[in-house]
Amino acid sequence: MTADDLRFLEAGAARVVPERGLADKLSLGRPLRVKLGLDPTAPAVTLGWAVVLRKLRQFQDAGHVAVLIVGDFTARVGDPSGRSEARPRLAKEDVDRYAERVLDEFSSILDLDRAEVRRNSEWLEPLGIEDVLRLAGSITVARMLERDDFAARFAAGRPISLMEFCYPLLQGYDSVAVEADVELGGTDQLFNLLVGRDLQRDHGQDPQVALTMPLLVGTDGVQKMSQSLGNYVAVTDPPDEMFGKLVRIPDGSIADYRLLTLDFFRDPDEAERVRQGLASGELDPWQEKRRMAREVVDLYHGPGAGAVAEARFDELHRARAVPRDAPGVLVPATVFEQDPAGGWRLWVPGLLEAMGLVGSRAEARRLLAQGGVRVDGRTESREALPLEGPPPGSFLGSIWQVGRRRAARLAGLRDSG
RNA sequence: GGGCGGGUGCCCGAGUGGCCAAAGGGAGCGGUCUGUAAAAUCGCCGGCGUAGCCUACGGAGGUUCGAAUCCUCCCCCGCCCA
Repeated sequence: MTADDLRFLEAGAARVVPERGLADKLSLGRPLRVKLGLDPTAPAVTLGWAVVLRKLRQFQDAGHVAVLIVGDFTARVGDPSGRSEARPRLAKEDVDRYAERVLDEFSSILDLDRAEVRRNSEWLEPLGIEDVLRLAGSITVARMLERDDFAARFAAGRPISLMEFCYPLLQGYDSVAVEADVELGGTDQLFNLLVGRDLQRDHGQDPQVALTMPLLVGTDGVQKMSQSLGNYVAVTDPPDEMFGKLVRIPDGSIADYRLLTLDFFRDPDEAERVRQGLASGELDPWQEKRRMAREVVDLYHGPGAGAVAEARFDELHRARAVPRDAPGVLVPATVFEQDPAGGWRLWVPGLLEAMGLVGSRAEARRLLAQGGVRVDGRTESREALPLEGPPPGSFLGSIWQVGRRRAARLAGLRDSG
């Protein structure tokens, strides 16, 4: 029973530190407090984020306590990590709003009723400088520089602020404050999770077990999935979009996607079977990719949603059907113009811009010249189109497509102003 | 505090008075092909109603017919020394 529990809870994990730690914690025979920090500055929950949320859900299902930490204090201070650009500091209300939204999206994965949600301002705000310095005393600079991204940036001569050094400390102190038994995170969080162990030890607590999950690669198949890189799938993406994005990942990522979005909490062996099948050529990558996409859509939109999305996908992209249900847009009358003879013309770049299909009219003109614009399924390269009678005339209801993924329907005229 | 080197378009990076809307690469976008994968290949990649004009090389001034390039001040970053 405990052995099964352990295998279940460690399924898919990248690292468990210390290796035997989780088994020891489980043998305590009480519900464990499993900590997960959430980033209240991110507007959407991605499939990458979902990985660690699913893992937390597994702990919940096994009877343990999910402790979610809203990093409201840290978000307000502003974290200049990453690209060395100082992240905007957020006002209290903004953080609260974001956090609420994010938590709302979590509810499709976690059982929030059984979770403990805490804000770290609760214990970080009262800290005095003396406390902070004492915390800082627990870690050496050399130790900090062991962290991958610090080491890399230092070597590359890129700036690292002292405040960034404080982040792991504050995050680690969260573990002390909530007396975490286990902390979850992506592999990029390992260092921070380990700092938590050190601080807990300094505070006379039994150090938490750090359990990291592999990072889900983005839809580009190269970089980690992140919102700032735009290579993500959000758990709230509508079925068609979700299917389309998933089916666009490189073949080499199929098994990883299976494991981290579906299999580790359902049937951990399935991903491995697929990996081997693909490697040996027994399985067809295209079919496997579609199956994965279908299953993920089912997971987030209900059984059967995947099949519907798949059918629509085939219709639109294989049969090249015109997307009749593209969002309707009202356009200003100024995209139509009257020539001296009294005839009307449609000014295409203006229209495409008004419909939000292009970023600028100059872009529209380039795309027209390159054959990237279709009207009701036919490629159009003219910048002005004649029409019979007053606008919008026969263009009412016309479907405009730019490239393969952008489309809109001309729903009518809007009063300019 | 002192010395040195830097800040160029989404990113990296060339450019040291006009030929610079700014080389090259990456990312991105469009076409062909295809499985909205990979590979290949062609093209685009600041804005403006189609013309030249505007905006742009950390910021503000200045020199010049002309400045990403020269000068002054300021801001920012890195390295070394303290």
